Amino acid sequence: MSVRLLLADDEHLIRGALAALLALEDDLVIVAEAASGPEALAMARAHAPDVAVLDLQMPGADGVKVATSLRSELPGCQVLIVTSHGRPGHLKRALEAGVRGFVPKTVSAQRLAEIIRTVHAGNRYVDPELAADAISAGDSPLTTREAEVLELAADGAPVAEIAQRAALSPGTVRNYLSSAATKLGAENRHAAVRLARERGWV
Amino acid sequence: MSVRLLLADDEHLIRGALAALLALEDDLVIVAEAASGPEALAMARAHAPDVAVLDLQMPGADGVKVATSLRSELPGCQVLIVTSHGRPGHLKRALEAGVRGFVPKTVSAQRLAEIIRTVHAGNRYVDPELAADAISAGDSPLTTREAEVLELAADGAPVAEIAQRAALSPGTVRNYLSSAATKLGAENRHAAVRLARERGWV
DNA sequence: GTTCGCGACTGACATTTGTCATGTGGAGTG
DNA sequence: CACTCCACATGACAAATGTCAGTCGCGAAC
Repeated sequence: MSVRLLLADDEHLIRGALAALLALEDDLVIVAEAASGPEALAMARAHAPDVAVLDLQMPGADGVKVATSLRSELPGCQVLIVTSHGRPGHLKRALEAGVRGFVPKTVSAQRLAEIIRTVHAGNRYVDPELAADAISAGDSPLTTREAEVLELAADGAPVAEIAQRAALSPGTVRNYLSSAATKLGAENRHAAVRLARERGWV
Repeated sequence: MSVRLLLADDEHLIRGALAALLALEDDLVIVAEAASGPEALAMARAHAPDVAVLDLQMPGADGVKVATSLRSELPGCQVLIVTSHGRPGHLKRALEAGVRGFVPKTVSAQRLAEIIRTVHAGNRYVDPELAADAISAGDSPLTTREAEVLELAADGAPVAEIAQRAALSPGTVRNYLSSAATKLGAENRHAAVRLARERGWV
């Protein structure tokens, strides 16, 4: 009884290589491949795989978004997320989206195959190191608005512009920015943006 | 007569998968693998490969830095850079460092194998799309100091700190930042940093 | 060999920020 | 009901930042 897989990653080289390696395992069979979020969704609908192995960063819709859609459309399909940059916040979001596994690309193919089986069996698997990071990073201390404003500040826009886009008074924006920076222990809002990004809080 | 390869990528999964795929080609043989810049250098010294396939982003020293060192230490070893995010400026830097090939990870393994042979034969290969981007992005309009200061400003440090680290007066720093922002068409230095990053000018 | 353009560099000034004190009203909890 | 937390707002002051006008030295152009 083999496990039917969907493989999604925008990097052809990696997807192909991965497909080849996983195909070597007798009990794993790749039924579909995709290079973007929407494509992954379409492929999943068409082939109803047992396990979907998704890259976190893909054009169109990221792995977590795809996982959310899959959850409702194909409840029988388990999702395993693979990523290069393991930001703590992403792991949390992924878990909330019903993802069953979360691993960095630093694991070996052998190990990945085992994890696919684990996930297929209905168990969860989260990389221990990422889990430790996520726990030590904790939850985001930012309130909804703070995070919202911080996000608008992400591309270096001046306060006035942020205020307009958020339909807030400039003073309020400054306050949110200031309190967000304080909570994150950052010197200024730009450093705060960086930190929040690193921790996956934006 | 087979081509002896060094494979360097910090993502074990990808490196392993790639190794397996390239090993399928009769004329390619992987003599060494590395997971970081320094390790790649050490491996190259120990095994003197014909072609070094390097990931652009690696811990320790990036692909371009490794290529530079390799150039002088092992002139017979051709360098091929593989990358996920093809920023125009990186291509330029890579070429200046004597790299013979530059491809995105979106190519297929089959294609990569061909490119490895091309590079081994002494020819150059640059992905056409990346080349087009690099040409359309053009050269950096920033002067040496402007780029230098902009880089120091990258993590959101206040002007005073940048001034110290660059051994400049705060006023001068502000001017460089200001002129850099103007040249890049940015509202402020933070947006400028983002733009310069995107174009690979920092 | 003077003129011109340009990059390195500086200080002064106006604007944009970060910070703080303070206030209102609503939602949730004990 | 009192208490707390959050969203939202204002005004004022200090610090950081952006902008400008201008100096100096150097290599290229004429």
